[in-house]
Order: sequence, then C-alpha cells, then structure tokens
Amino acid sequence: MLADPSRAAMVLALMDGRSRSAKKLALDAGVSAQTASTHLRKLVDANMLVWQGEGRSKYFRLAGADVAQAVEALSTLDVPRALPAAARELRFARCCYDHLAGRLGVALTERLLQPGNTVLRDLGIDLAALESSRRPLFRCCTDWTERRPHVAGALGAALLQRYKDERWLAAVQESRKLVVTSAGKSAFSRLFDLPPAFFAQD
Amino acid sequence: MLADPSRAAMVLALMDGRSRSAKKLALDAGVSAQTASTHLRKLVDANMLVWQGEGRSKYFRLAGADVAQAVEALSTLDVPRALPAAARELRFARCCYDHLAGRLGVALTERLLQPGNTVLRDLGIDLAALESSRRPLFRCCTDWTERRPHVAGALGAALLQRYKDERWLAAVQESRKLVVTSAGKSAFSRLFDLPPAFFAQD
DNA sequence: CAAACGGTTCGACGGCTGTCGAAGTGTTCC
DNA sequence: GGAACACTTCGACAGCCGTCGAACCGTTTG
Repeated sequence: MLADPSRAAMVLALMDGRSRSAKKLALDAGVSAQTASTHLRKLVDANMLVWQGEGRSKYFRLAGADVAQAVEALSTLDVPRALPAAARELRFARCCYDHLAGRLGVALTERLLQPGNTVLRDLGIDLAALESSRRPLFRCCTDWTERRPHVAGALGAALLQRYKDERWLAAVQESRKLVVTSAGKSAFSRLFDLPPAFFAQD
Repeated sequence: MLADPSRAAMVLALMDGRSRSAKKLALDAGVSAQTASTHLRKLVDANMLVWQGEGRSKYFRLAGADVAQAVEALSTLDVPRALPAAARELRFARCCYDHLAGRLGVALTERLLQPGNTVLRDLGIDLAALESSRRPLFRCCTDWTERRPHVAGALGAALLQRYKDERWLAAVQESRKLVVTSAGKSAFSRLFDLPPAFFAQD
C-alpha cells in the first residue's frame, strides 16, 4: 500500500492526525481526482484510513495510531541521506498522529525516563485513568529525524493534549509542524530541566 | 521494497537476526536463484540487508534493528485477519531481531514498567553500561501478534541475551520461535510474578 | 583437470497497476 | 430548476517490474 508514491504522499499528509478532503489529498499527491479516489478506496479497504462524509465532501484520516507508527518506523529507514528541505522545518517539533515528535519530543522523552523525575506528577497526569483506556499506556515511536525514541501511546497523546491546552505548543495550519510559544519555552525549561539554548535550534 | 512478496518473505526469514545464504533465502521465498539474486541486490542497495562472503556462499542478515522494527510495525497493520498457521507457533515467544517478543515479551514488559519493581536490579543488568552504548537504551516495538508494546533497544537485547545465557530460553533451529525451559518457567514466575498457568498458553 | 555448486548477468516475456479522459451520481447554492 | 461542485465508475493505455531460461564467473571438491 505504501509503496505507491501517490498513496504514500496522501498518508504522509494525514500524519498530523487531522482529516483532509479527497480533493485536498489529490492535490497533495499531485494526481487527478479520479486517481485519488481509487487510491483512497484501497487505503480504506486496507484499514489504513477511515472517512466521514460531510455534505458533498468526504474527509479522510488515519485509521489509528498503529498506522502512524508504521509510517514513522518506515521513514527511519530512508532518512540517513540528507533530509529534503521540506522536512527540515519538521525537525524540531511536530506532531506524529496524536503525540509530540522531533528533537523536542525526543529530549522530553529522555528526561521523562530518568529515574526519580516528578514530571508526570507535576503536570497532574492521571496515570490510573490512562491505564483504564484500552490502548497501551506507553509506547515508543522511533523518531525518523532523530533516530531515537519518543513517547507515544495513551501517555504520549495525553501529554501533547496538555501542552496544547496550556498553550505551550501551537499547531501550524496544514502542517505537522508545532511551534513552541514563549510560555512553552519557560515551562519546558523549568519542568524538564532543559537549557534555554535548546530552543535556539528551532 | 517490502511490497514485493518475494522480498517480504526474505526479510521475514531474516527477522531472527541471524544470517542466511542466498540459496536458502531463494527457497524461503519460493523463487529461482536468479530472481533471489536481483532481490537481494536491491535490498542491500536499500540499506536493509548486509552480507558477508564465506567461500562461494554469501550470507545475508538484516542491516540493523531499525529494519526489524519497521517490519514489526508494518506487520501489526495486516494482522487483524486471522494469523496464518505458520505464524501461530510464534505467538507465545519469539525473537524480534535481537530481543524477546510475543505474549511473553509483552507480559514481561508490562511487569518491567510497573513502578517500584526491582527486576533489572535482581537480574544485575548494568544500565549505566548500556547507556554508554550508542544505540538507544530503551525502545518499544509494537508486537504484531499482541498489538501491545514489548521492550526493544539496547535494554531489550541485553535482556534476551541474559535469558539465553541463563538457559531460560532456547532458540529453535531455523526459526524465530523461542522455547521456555523449565528453569525459565520458574525463574520468570519468580522474578516477574507471573502465574505458572501463564506458560500453559505456549 | 573436470565436475559440481553458489551466485550473477542478460534478455525476453507477461502481468499487474497507476494514470487519466469521459461519463454518471448525489449535493449544494443561487 | 439549473449550474457548479465533490466524488465515483468505467475503460483504455502505458510503463514498470517480477520472473525465469540461458549463459557466465569464481570457488570447492574429487
């Protein structure tokens, strides 16, 4: 399924976890509407996408976190060669389906795994509630830009949600890119013990 | 690369992390030697396999843990449909490149993530030494049989090595399957607090 | 040295599938 | 009601690529 360039482009365009119309996906992939329609049908039949009708439009999104993780894992294989310019701006912070990825995601994950840290408690993340959800609490994606793990799963999703609610991170229109607000810089520095210079990489 | 059935079969046959000759891989994939040769060349060019000459034979193996993880992540996508009979025996315990996967891998991972456990200390795993290695200490694969995470990365490899050294697990010839020895059953039950009935699933 | 064997290269065949034009269905908007 | 629009289906074309037979190279074995 992912071997075809058009389908790959569509799936990559949906890697932010949001929905897109068939027409927009056709534009993303650079093919006609008919071609896009056949591809989208195949992806839905393969349980990789789901759709939702809204008026005369059809909005598609990834079927689940497992699809996103597979794409991310595949991306790590091709990446040793230089990153394309378009991907350059995704290096620092982006969303990977429903959680945080990129240098920031990897750095926060490393701090989170250090024994003795109290970040989750400080953030008021209710682990017990998350564990009761059916999806795995903890999972790692291998970051395709950093080639190191970042937190995914229910915990990863809850953390990104919190960051957005607190206005520490903001989503960029039509992109997976996330920007760190000034409030976010000070909050991340404080909670995760990151040097202020870290954010100069963005 | 993985979209072709022959190449997929070859890569799957190498998922145990060991090496196989070109001829054996041709048999695994059910194609002629010429066809296998072209596929293997492509896989090497794509940095997914590496090879090593030995006499008039050529032995291939996976290029790294990232390849194995991508394959494992992709496998989770198609698996909702019933498992092929050949895969049935891999459900309980198998090696995934260099670490433990399957029901046992998932169960041990869950115990390992419970706060307050002392398993790593009891096993005498030297986390400091592992951290100094270049590869990430901690990573998760999403298990394609269980659809839940299991420990990979340097820690996952060190754990499997320890289990083998202790003769708790034994590799099955020409297969990814791992069998739990009777010493292993009692050791896992004790260290990870698993009920003895757990091993009846095997 | 000759035979056997593992692997590779070349060339030709054949099938699969991605592509778009054209036409059709259902929805929205004026 | 009619025009514009989003999406789908059908059909035909074209190109890509997996496949194997045949021939070739290098190593091993008797």
